[in-house]
Amino acid sequence: MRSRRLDYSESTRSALVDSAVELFTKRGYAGTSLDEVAKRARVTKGALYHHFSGKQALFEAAFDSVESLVYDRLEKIMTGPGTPWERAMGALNAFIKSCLDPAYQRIAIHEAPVVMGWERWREAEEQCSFGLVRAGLQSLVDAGEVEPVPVDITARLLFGALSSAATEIASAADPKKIGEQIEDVIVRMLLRLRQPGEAGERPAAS
Amino acid sequence: MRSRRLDYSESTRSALVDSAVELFTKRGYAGTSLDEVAKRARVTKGALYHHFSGKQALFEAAFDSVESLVYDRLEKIMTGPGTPWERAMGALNAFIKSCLDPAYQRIAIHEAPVVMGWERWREAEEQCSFGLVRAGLQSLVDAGEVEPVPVDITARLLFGALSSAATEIASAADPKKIGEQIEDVIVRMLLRLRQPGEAGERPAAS
DNA sequence: CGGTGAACATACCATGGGTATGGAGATCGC
DNA sequence: GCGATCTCCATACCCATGGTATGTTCACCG
Repeated sequence: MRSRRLDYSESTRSALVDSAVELFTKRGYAGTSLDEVAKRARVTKGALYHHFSGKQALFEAAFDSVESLVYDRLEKIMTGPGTPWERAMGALNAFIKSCLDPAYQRIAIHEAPVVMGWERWREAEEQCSFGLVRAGLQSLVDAGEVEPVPVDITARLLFGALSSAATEIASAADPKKIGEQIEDVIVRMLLRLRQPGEAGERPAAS
Repeated sequence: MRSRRLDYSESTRSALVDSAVELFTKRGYAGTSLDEVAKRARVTKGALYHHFSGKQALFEAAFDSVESLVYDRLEKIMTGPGTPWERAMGALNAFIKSCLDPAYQRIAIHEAPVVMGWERWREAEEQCSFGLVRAGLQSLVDAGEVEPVPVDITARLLFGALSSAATEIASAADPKKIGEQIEDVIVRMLLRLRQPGEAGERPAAS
């Protein structure tokens, strides 16, 4: 087999991260050995420890990898065209779709708080997908689209509900159908919070 | 007559479970060694493996232990006096209070899905606290207190939101205050679902 | 009262995270 | 153009820990 050492370091690193994402998704953090991760990336544990300080650091790299995918998608929608309401609905839909990705679900939602520790996970999420959920809710309140709920707490509850729903969706017999049902329930919940455009917005139904 | 030996055995087992609950809560599943659990219970690993088939089984015993405490509390409220709405509000309050228990939070809510596997966790929760949340919501719908939302999905979302809120509460500087705020947001959410007593109920504000 | 099995203790094994060391090739100073 | 140095990675090893295999005590039963 062609010596991996001739390739660039960066390629090795990303190969390790990709391998980690795959195995962590399939067998979980505890069930994945570093030798296995290295082997799948066609290197040895020595290379792994050259790029990462340990198993936890590797996990965090995998976390960043899957998280950034979702973040980019949501960020594009949130800064895109449309009213705050429309963008929020679009982002909601995109988030639920993202939750169908097993990697995002297992790594970012389920195992990350346990592996990284809740404190650190929260810190990371604050600037990732949760941050966007929260920002979206904030913009709805600012625009006068919904009643002035306590944004911090409501966002936390909403994110928790969505994360929980994620697993429900993914493990359902018909994920797409359940996903639509969940989206429907959430939207209806949000609609109850909606108030007639006091801020001059037209409450156009999306 | 009940053998004295059986008493000792049972006592040893519960000591192991108590020890496990304590250590799993403090250092998590991965960070707790079986030798440590055994040592704290003043036995050796041999005794542990006599009573439990392995680390996972021990964890599940710890899970049952903390879960049953919460279940008993909620179950008493749900089958107690008052209107469905009052009982639901009481149970909601009790659940949030239960989430302040670090053992319940870390073992039953956070680590259990990862350690036991989500499938098995869901199965267990179905007949525990989640089952009661769901039953409570169902009774509200049946009594015509709230609009006929899809109970299954809404319960899942609600439980997810509450579980997520649990950590938020416990790690807050002022858990009691945050807990009240969260309860307030949830109650207001539920109030929006409420409809005037079509089923002959008087919508008495609790 | 000898046998049997439950309730442990002790000694051991194997896996896997982490470390220490070595070496091949690129790069840089001169 | 050539040794020094550094990056990048391989190899060999350590050791903590989950799990197992076996030994030992003691209550109970026939």
